[in-house]
Order: sequence, then C-alpha cells, then structure tokens
Amino acid sequence: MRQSKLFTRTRREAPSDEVAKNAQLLVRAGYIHKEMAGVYDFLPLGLRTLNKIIAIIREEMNAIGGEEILLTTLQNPEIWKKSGRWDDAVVDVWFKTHLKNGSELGLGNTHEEALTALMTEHISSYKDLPRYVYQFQNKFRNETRAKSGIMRTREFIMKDLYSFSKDADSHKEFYEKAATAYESIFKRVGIGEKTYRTFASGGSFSKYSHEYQTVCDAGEDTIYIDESKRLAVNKEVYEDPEVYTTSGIDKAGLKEAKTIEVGNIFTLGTRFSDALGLSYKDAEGKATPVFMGSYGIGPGRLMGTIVELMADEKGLVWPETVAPFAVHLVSLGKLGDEVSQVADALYEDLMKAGVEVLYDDRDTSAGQKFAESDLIGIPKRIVVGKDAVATGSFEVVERATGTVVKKTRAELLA
RNA sequence: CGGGCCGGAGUAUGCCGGUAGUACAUCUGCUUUGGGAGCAGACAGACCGAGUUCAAUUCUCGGCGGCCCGACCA
Repeated sequence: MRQSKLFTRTRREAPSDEVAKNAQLLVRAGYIHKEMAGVYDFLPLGLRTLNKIIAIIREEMNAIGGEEILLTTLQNPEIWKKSGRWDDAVVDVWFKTHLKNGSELGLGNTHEEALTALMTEHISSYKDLPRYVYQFQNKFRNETRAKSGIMRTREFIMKDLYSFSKDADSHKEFYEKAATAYESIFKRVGIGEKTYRTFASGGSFSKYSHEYQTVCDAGEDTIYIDESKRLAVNKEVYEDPEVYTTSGIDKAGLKEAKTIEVGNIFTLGTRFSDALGLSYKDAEGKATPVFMGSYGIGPGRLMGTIVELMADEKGLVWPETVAPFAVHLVSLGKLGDEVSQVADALYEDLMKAGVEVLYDDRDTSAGQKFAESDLIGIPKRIVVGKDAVATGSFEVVERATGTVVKKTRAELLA
C-alpha cells in the first residue's frame, strides 16, 4: 500500500488523556482512535494487525476441530433468566436496553446461554458429540472502570469457543488440546516465553480454571510462577492448599510477577446444559446433560500486550507474524526523480512477489519518514536513497534490533 | 462504586480576575531532502449551567467528560 493513500496521520506527541503505553503508541502511530473511555476504533494499520492476530487464533481453533459461527450481540433475556444470569446483582457488567415496544434486551457480555440454547436444536444423540463451536464477536461489558488503553475496554472483540462433550473425561481430553492450541497461539504472536498457564479460581462454574498470564509490569494481575514446570498460581487462589495438591506445584520457591491475563479456559460442566435443557441420549437411550467448557481470548488485549512487551522509546515493534505489513519501503526521492523511479519499480516487484509492503512514497523529509517508520514498527525497512541508485544495493534495517544490511534487488525478491 | 487530579485552536502546552501566548499540524510562497527542515505570511481555541464580581477562560458550586489509585472483573 502506498503511504500517500493512507488516511491516518502520525502524531509527534502522546495524547494527554492516555497514560498507558499501548494506547499512547497506538494512537500516535494511527492504529486506533478513542471514541470514549474504554471504547476504541481500529484504523487501517490497527485493523491489519488485529486481523493477523485473529487469523492465527482461527487457524489454531480450526486445527483442534473448531467450527466458526457468529452469534448476535442482542441477547434475549428469557434464556439468561433460565441460567440465573440476567439479574444485575449476579452479572454486574450488563448493558441493557429496550425495544420500542418496551421489552427488555441485553448486549451480550459472553455467549454461553445463547449458544447452549441454540445447540439444543442440533445435539440430541451421543452421535452428535463432541462439538466445538467458536466465534470472533463483539462483547459489551459495563466495566466500572475502563483502563490501561485497549487492555480493559467496554466493547471488544473476543474469540470465544465452547465445547460440548459427552462426559467429564472426554471434556478433559479436549480441554488439554485447547490448552495446547492456546500455547501455540501465544508462541506464534511472540509472547510465548513470557506466558504461563496459571491456576485460577473457577468462579461459579468449577473449583479451578486456567488462565494464560503474560509477565508484564503493565498488568493488573499477580501470579506466582514455578519456572521449571512453566506453571503459575494466581494470587486469588495462592493461599488455597488444594491448588498445590491438585497441580503438583511446590508453593515454596514460587516467583511473584505482575501479569496480563491474555486468555482463559473454563470447565463449565453441566451448569448451562442443565439450565437450558441441552441433553443427549446415550447408547442406552438415557437422557444425559452435555458437559461443557469455554475458552476465551481477546485479540485486542493480545495486541496491547504485544505493544507493552515489545515497543521501545522510538515506537511500536511488531513481530513478523502480526505486523500490519512485512516491509516498510521508504523512498528518499523527490516525486518523479530517479530515486523514486527506482523505489516505484521495487514496490511493484515486491507486490508481484506477494510481499505485504507499505510504501512511503510521500514527498516529505527523510528524517520525518524514518521517525514515522520507527513509530509504526514494521519489522523490516528498505531504504531507497541516492546510493541505492548508484550501487544497486538497498539498505535493509531490522526494526527490533536496528541491524542494517545491504541487499541487492534480486536478494530482496528472493 | 469510594478517593485524587484534570477540561483552552486539529494535537500538545505557558501565563493570567481585564487584549487568550507558543510549538507542531494545516494552507500560500521561496529555500530545503539520510533522522520528525528553515524563513515569511495565513487559518484556527476557553465543555455546559448557575453563582461571586464593574468584569470570569481564570474564583465557588453543580452537571458532563477524561485520567490515575483503590474496590470489582461474573
């Protein structure tokens, strides 16, 4: 894409209403725009990165047998009343509204109820199980305090997968597969090293759940890490002796860390299938409730976490897997001169070779282009200057390390 | 939800009970082009309401909005 066609502008200064590093940099670089507290728009560059993250998650969900759907945001109170979660005293993050005729609606904050009710029409026999269904969908949560930029927002896209299994054993088997898929996702987006499977409270669903917690000072959780096992314990269950008998973790020697919760996996059991009548006939013809689990990741929060972890004083730094473009081609030529003709030709060649390239073809100063390129954080920068015309070799700069190498056109296209 | 701080050109800020200043951005012209260029000119601003006062952007109160700390995060 030609940068002259990109409608977003970068900013030299951070907005005064953001303190979080992720929001400051993403706003400065033109990735996001704040509508209100806890409500952000994704602009062209931001959407590209968000979609890269989503694509990785989708691949991993498909690999473990997930079937993708899209449920509605508008929620029918009837099914939520059946599960007992319509009351604001039970779920305090509800956004609720009314139809013109006065009847009440909710904006979905999660989708156990809707999907479970839906699946009653599609699951009736043990032959219909297991099923794994997921979506990327906007969730609405009326957080009492939105904070930390895009890390804790009131409207956000969430990948939520729900598993429907015959019994606890087959559920457990899938649960571990999902855990492995999650680990693969975090590794692929570049935060695997710092992310720990963490024992946490299961809330009202089960004794424990697992969270994926990424070590980062900007986080709002506290965990205790067993480095040798690559496991951790959330502070909320740290004092519970049962955690240690269940997990085999030795409480002595755990290392405390501030973390960001980047994902969670829950065993739901039959809580929702009981409430909403989702059962199947087993081989003997006996009606049995379906055993469920739920598995969430917020792609936006993941994006914010990557920023918090990798950005430097010059701006964003993206891993190749989630960068909005693979290459930032920076021309130092004036419109129409020899340098920009060489840059134009290289741009066309890179496009033909299938490389995702952002081409800075604008008629602005070199300093500005470099500074903005650093801010935007594309992993590789190819600079086309006078020397490129003279020698035929292009300067390639690695954003993360600042390493510079010279490459010929043939090498760049290889 | 409790507490604190804040609200001014598109963005970021200085000063101030009496004429709203600066930088960047934008527009025009000329000069520039390997690290957010220079000069000259132009456009552009006080969240809302009430009170105090001769006079309020400035002080007081309320509302709305924003950030931070804490609680909460099913």
